[in-house]
Amino acid sequence: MQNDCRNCPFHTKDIGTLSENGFDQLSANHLVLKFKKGDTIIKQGMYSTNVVFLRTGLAKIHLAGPYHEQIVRLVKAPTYLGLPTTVGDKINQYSVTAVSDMEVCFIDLNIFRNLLRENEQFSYEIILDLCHNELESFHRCAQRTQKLIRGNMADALLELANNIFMSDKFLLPISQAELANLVDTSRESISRILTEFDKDGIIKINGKEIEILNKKSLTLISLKG
Amino acid sequence: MQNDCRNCPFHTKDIGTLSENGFDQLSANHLVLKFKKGDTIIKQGMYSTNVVFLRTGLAKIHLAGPYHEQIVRLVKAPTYLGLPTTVGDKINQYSVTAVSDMEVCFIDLNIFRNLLRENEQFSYEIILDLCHNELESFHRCAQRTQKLIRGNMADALLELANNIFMSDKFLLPISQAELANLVDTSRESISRILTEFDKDGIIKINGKEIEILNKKSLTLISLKG
DNA sequence: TACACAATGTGATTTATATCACAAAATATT
DNA sequence: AATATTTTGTGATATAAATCACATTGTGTA
Repeated sequence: MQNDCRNCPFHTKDIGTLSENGFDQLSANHLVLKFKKGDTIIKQGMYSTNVVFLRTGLAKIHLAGPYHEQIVRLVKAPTYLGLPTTVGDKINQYSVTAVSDMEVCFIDLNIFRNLLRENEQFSYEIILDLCHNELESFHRCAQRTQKLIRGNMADALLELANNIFMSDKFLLPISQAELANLVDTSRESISRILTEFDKDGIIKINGKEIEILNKKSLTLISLKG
Repeated sequence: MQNDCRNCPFHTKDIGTLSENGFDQLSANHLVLKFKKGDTIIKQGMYSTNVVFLRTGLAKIHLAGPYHEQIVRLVKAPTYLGLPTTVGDKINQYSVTAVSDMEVCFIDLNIFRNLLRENEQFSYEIILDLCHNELESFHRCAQRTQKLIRGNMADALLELANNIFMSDKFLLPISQAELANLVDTSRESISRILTEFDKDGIIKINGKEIEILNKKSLTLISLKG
């Protein structure tokens, strides 16, 4: 047994609903692996029979668009990485790449299905989580397509500060080129807007470090473009 | 008992996995309602404790964006309409409006939860469905933002022909203004592109009727812009 | 049938942002 | 440390598509 999942400090709350037997199954049938920044965790187009769970670290979910790779979102631990891609198809429909060093659990899909089958509350929590994701997708869709780039850029910075790093000062975890594929714009526009925000005193840039000085302004830009 | 759900011809396959008891619960605790084209089935911001299932007809899922209503997708029966919006929050996070006359089942949320709790296979089918939706959102996100409007327009027409009406000849179910909010463009661009497609012999327009004459061209436009 | 209102077609103009081009910094590699 | 490679900053230019403006057609209704 690799680890006893009962004692794992990297839970999402759904795990807490497992039965004793469920915990035993999970403990006996998962693999904890370390990845380095830049490593591929899940590769679009590859066959996979594991549900992937991110214990620690930061990852990007991305997939091939018609012209370039599209980053769908950045996600931080603890979270599932490969639920839809594994549970639905066996062929991964998207890629997941490590944005920081990280630890990941691989859980055999059959075991995971068993857990779902034998643990109603667990199953329900997963449903809640998936519903939540779908709602988020809807909102993102409406926001991204209607806003100007400045607005989407403001969103991205606020998301990083509020939901990823929980701090108004952070190191940009991805390059401007990647940021462009997340915000749906060009690399050049990202650069220009960052300098502009800096000049306007909304943020302070110091190499890769970004500090949000005026969150109100940024929020306003997010709302009004 | 309104209907015996065992005999309902408008199932999705998940329903087939219910136990006898599950069928009895569902049969006793749902309401079948008729709606007319244009009626609101689910209203963003309203409180709701029902899971909504579309038996017959066509609906649009939409929500408020920063500048205008965003249509996220058109859906046709049979399908759930209000899973994420009800199961997650009690406040609806999006609206659903009838695009054709339709019949809808309202299922009490507590009953639905019971069904999930007591029917593992049913629960698993729902999870599969939600995973599938998430994957679709990812792909849509990559496609919509990277393609030119002609490409997105081609997609919309192909979607209507292949997945909604199952025919290359159909009546546009929504106005050009609504189409614009689905394809992420302006009403005028929709009009221009439709005429252009018609002039190029790719489609034939006859009032609200559209016939796809050259699906290959349309597919090519969808891929290459 | 007539009237009002909504939906559509189409030209002219404006605009946000992509693209191109290249210099400057930063980072990695030998 | 020196060189190569990637990343970033910024001006000039091009362009897809929005917006504006208005005519036309379609649809519902009094």
